[in-house]
Amino acid sequence: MARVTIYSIAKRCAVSASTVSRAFTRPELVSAEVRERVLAAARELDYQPSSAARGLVTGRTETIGLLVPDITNPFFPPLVRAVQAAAARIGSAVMLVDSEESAAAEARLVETLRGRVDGVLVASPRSSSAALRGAARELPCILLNRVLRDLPAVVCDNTAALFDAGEHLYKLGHRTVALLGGPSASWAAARRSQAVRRWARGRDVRLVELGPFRATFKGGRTAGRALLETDATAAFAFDDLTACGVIAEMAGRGAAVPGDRSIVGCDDVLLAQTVTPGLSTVAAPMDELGQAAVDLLNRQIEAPGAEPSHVRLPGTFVPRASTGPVPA
Amino acid sequence: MARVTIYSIAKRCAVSASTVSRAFTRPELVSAEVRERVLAAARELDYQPSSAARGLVTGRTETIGLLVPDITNPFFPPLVRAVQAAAARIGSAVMLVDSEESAAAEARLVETLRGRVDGVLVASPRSSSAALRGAARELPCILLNRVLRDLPAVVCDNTAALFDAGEHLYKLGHRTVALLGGPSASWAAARRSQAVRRWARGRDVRLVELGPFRATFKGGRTAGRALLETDATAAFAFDDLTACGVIAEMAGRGAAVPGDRSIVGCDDVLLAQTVTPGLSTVAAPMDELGQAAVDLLNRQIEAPGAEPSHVRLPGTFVPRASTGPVPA
DNA sequence: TCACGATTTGCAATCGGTTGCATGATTCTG
DNA sequence: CAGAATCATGCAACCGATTGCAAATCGTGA
Repeated sequence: MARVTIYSIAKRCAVSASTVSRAFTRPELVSAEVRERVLAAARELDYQPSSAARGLVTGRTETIGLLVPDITNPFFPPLVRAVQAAAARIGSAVMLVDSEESAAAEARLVETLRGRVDGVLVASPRSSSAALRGAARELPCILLNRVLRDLPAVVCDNTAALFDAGEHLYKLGHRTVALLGGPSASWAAARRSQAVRRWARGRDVRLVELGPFRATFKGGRTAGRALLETDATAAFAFDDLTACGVIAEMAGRGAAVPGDRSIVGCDDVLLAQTVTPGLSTVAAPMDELGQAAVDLLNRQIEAPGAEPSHVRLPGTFVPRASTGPVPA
Repeated sequence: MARVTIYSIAKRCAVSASTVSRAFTRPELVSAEVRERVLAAARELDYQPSSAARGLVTGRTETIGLLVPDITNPFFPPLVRAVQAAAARIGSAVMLVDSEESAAAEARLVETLRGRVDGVLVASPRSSSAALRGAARELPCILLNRVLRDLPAVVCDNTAALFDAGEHLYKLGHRTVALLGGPSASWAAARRSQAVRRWARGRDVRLVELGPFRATFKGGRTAGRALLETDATAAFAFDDLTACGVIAEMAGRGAAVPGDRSIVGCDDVLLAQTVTPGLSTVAAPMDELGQAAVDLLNRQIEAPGAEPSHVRLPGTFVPRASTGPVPA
C-alpha cells in the first residue's frame, strides 16, 4: 500500500500532477468539474499532502517554535494554549521547546529549531540579550514579555494593574508595604518593581524592599520569613508562586493572611485560585497575548526586515481573599 | 545571501554533494581528511540541513506529536517536559497539541499531525477507543495512561501506591473512608476507583462511594460538600486538583484537614506541594513514563506492525500533612 | 472565417537532501 | 607482480510537492 501522492490522484483522475496540486493550492485555476473530481478522489484515498515536499519548494514549514524556560511553571501552560490556538487559526502547528532554564540549552535549541520552523516565539526572561539578538538574525523571532529595542515583542504591561492593586491596599488602610523582589536577571521582575516603586512614591506609603528572592515556592517561603521581620502590613510578591510560598510560610508561623498581612501576587495562575485564601493578583490577557504574538510573528515571516513593532497589553487586577483591612 | 546547502559546501571544498551529505549522515564512509574539511566549512558557513529536504527522501520528520487534552491541567506539564527530554535524546523535536478536551478536535488534529510527525503520543483519557484505533491505523501511536488491548501503551499503575495510601490511613485509625469518584469516562478514574475498592475489601474498612465529580477545582468543592455529609473520616480524591477543591471547601466550612478529615490526592502535581496543608498523594514517575513512551514510539516507528507492548510503571505514595490520625 | 484573448491544462525544472551503483585509487594477498 | 579486496568518491535517480511557461481549447468580435 504505497503512499497516496498527487501522482496517484492524478492517474486516477486522468489529469496531470500539476492540476492536482493546483486543485488544492489555487483552486480558482482549475475548472470546477476537474476540481470536484480531484477533491473527491483525494478524500476517497485519504490523501494527506507531504509537508516535507511542500516545505521544500515553498520554503515554509507552517510551524512555529515556542521557546519557554520552564513549562512546569504554571505561568506558561495558558500561554502555550493561547499560542497554539492562534497558530491553528493560521494553519500552523506549534513546536514546543523547554529550555529548562538553561541559556546555553536555549542557544542550542534555537539552532535545532532553525529549518524546522518558520519563526520562533521566545518567552525567555533570562537569556542574554546578545543571545536573543543572535537568534533573531537567523530566524524570525518575537519576544514575549520582554523587550529589546531592536526586536519585535509582545508584553503584558502590569503597571496600571499594579497601581490598581496599590490603590486597593491603600483603601484598606495599608501605609507600610513590602516589595518582595523577583530574580535580578528577570526583565519582568525589574518592570514590576519599578511600577510598585512609582506607585509608592506617588502616595504616602513607606515601601520596604526585600529580596531578591528566587521565583519558586521555596523562594516565597524565604521571602515570607523576611516579611515577618518587618512591620509592613502588606506585600507585593513577584509572582503567584512566590506569593503562595509566602502564605505557606506565614501559615506555618501562625501569621494569618489577610489578618496579619495582606499579599498580592502576579500572573493569576491556577494556583492563585486554588490556594486558601484566594490570592489577589494581576491577570494577564493570555489569549490576546498569544494571538498578538502569533500575528506579529506571521508578519515578520512574510515581510522579514520590517520595523520591529512592540505590542503591549495591560493586565488587570483581580482582588481575592488574600488582601484585607490593615490589622487594628 | 543564498541559503547554505550541501552544494555550497561541496563547491567550497571541491567535493561532490554526496560526499558532503555523507560527511554528516555516514561519517565513516568519508576519509578523515575530507570529513574535517567539510565539517569545518559547514561550521564556518553556519550550515543547517533542511529538514524538509531530508524528510522528503528519508520519509522521517524526526518529530513526534504529543497530544494532551488540556495543557492547563497541572498534571501535563511535567509529562511534556519528560517527553521532550526523552525525544531530544534521540534527536527528535516535539510537536505539542492541545485538544482542549474535545474528542472531535482530536480527530482533526491527528489528521493535521499526520505527515508532520513520525508518530504520536496520545495522552487522552476521554476520546473514544474507536477514534484512537482509527488514529493508530494512520500513524504510529502510543497511548499514555490508558490501555487498549491492541495498542501499545505506557501507563502509571497506581494500584500498589493506593494500597500504601490505604494502609497509611488504616494505621492512622481510619475505618470509614470515602471514595470521591472521577469522571466516569476516564480510564484512569476507573482504575483508581477499582484499586481503592479492592483495598477496602481486603480490610475491615467501610467504603463510602461518592460522585462522580468533575476533575476540576470546582468539582472538588462539590465533592467536599458531599464528603461533609458523610461520616467518613478520610477520603480518596480522584486527583490533586479535586483534592485541593475539597480542602478549600472544607476550609470554607470550618472543617479542618487533617483534623476533621484526612485527604489523599493523586498525581503529585505542583499544587499538592504548595497547598496548605501539603497534600498526601500518589506520585507518578514522570521522567520514566516519558522515556518509556518515547522508546516505545520509536520502536513502533522503526518496526511498524510489531507486537503492541505495554509498559506499566508503579507510582509511589507520598505522605504529607493532609492525612492524620482519626479524630477522637 | 480568422485572429486574438481568456481559460484550462500539461511539461519540466526546481527545492535540498539521500542513496544505489559504478568507478578509480589504494592496499593486500598469494 | 597480477588480481582481488577495500576504500573513497562521484554520478544520477529519487522523494513529492510547486510553479513559470507554453500549448491546447474555446469563445468572441471583426
